[in-house]
Amino acid sequence: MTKTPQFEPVQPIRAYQRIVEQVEDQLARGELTPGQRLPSERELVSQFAVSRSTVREALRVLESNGVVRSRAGDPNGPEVLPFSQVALRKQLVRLARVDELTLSELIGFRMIMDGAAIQVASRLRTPEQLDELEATLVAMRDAIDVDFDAFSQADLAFHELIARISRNTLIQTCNEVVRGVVLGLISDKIAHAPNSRSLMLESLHHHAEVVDAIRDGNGHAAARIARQNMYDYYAGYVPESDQETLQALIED
Amino acid sequence: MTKTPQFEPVQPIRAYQRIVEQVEDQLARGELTPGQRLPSERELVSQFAVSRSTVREALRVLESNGVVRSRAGDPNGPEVLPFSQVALRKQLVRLARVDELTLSELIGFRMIMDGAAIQVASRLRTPEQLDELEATLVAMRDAIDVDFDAFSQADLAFHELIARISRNTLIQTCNEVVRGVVLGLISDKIAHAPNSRSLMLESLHHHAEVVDAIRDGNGHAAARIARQNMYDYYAGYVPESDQETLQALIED
DNA sequence: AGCTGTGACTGGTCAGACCAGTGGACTAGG
DNA sequence: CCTAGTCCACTGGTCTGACCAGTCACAGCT
Repeated sequence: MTKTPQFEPVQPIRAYQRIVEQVEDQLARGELTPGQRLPSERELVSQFAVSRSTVREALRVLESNGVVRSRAGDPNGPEVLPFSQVALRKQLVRLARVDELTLSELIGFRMIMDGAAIQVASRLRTPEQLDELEATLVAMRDAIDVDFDAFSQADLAFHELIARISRNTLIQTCNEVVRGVVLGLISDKIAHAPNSRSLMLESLHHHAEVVDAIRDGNGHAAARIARQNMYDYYAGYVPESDQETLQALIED
Repeated sequence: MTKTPQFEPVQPIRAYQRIVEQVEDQLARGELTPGQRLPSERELVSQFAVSRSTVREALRVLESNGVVRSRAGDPNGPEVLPFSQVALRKQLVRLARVDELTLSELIGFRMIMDGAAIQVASRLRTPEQLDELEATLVAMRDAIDVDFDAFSQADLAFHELIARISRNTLIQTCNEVVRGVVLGLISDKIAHAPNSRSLMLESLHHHAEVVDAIRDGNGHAAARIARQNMYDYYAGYVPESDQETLQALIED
């Protein structure tokens, strides 16, 4: 079976795209690191041998991707930014808004990631980290008396700590991003729920159970409790048809 | 406790940003749907009452976010694209490249996601989908005789099917992206490994075991085998110090 | 009817201009 | 000598107007 010669449709590469590529490549190779500055637009014009509008279009793309930031008048030129989750979150929010991504998918994702992180953390945690975990519990209890925002913040601290202990920043990042998206979708409903306080108390209780299981080194149980907790916390906001799918995630 | 008045730093909103917002808002409200066309750049110039360069910068941002696509000469104007995850994937790839994720983090992530997807899939799969899974196994076996690329492709098909059965496109997307990054990092080493063929055979064997467990509805076992498989497959490429962390992921 | 050539549009790029903002250098005051 | 204030060169943001190459719809030919 001989292959007939195959040609792919040739598509024009725009000048500004090649500029974007060059910058991103330098960034990937480490020749460009966060904090560094790009030459000024006019300087780039001569370096790339294109017009200023082309340079600017490239910069706009890079900027919208969170790679650089331009500030009017800054004599040092555009700044190369450290990676941030905002661009990632932006894309997730976009998908979620158009129902390409359902709330239950997001929550399911979190149940998995958070559970796994807790499971690993329970195996790798040091005694000091266990103390830290218990400190976050205290912070959560205190935050209940303030407002939902404060509680949410304390909850975030807890999960950040878990992720750090589990030594996997990818899990941590994904968790935070998805968490932000979920909260953005339903935080108003939660905050205005009549039983907001009891929900927070229950959540705190579950977190304490998780920490207990971690202390015992029972990662299996800790993860299960965490998933159950998250399910209880959010299940009311997802359609019934999806609840079954999420329940399948709880069990081990 | 009264709150002192808090002010946030005011940052200039660029003209092109407001254009982007307007377009995205119309899209979120459904007044603009995929397949529709935007007015031509010159028409947008008069509608937004800005210069063409400003309109173009806005279009470049929208284009890099996967919202629209401009084609030179198209009299119908820029096309509004259907929502896709390519932009999300782009950000994830960037995260993986920039954030200096270690290979073990990536693999750990995949062990978790793939295991979870398999677990859910074993609960939700229909008999027809089970047949499909077994078909992918046959395809994998056939691919072994071709080359590593073909096998890799068949493996991808397997995991894609799993993700579809588990009804969570977010898991699927993350899985694919991370898989791509991992393969990009070490595919050459695998392909040139002296025992490449035996590795593929072993991988196939493990996949078959997974399908067996799924058939029995034993999601727990299926997930464990999957994680074990992935660990065996990749463990040789991660530093010994990280292997322990990954091993912690295998157990339940 | 089917094909073809044409032309009025499109987007891609360029050149040059103006303005408001920034920050470092310079200067006046301690 | 050090600090506080001024200033200006340069920045990015935006505008105008121009040219080219690509695309598509349509008129006119076969």
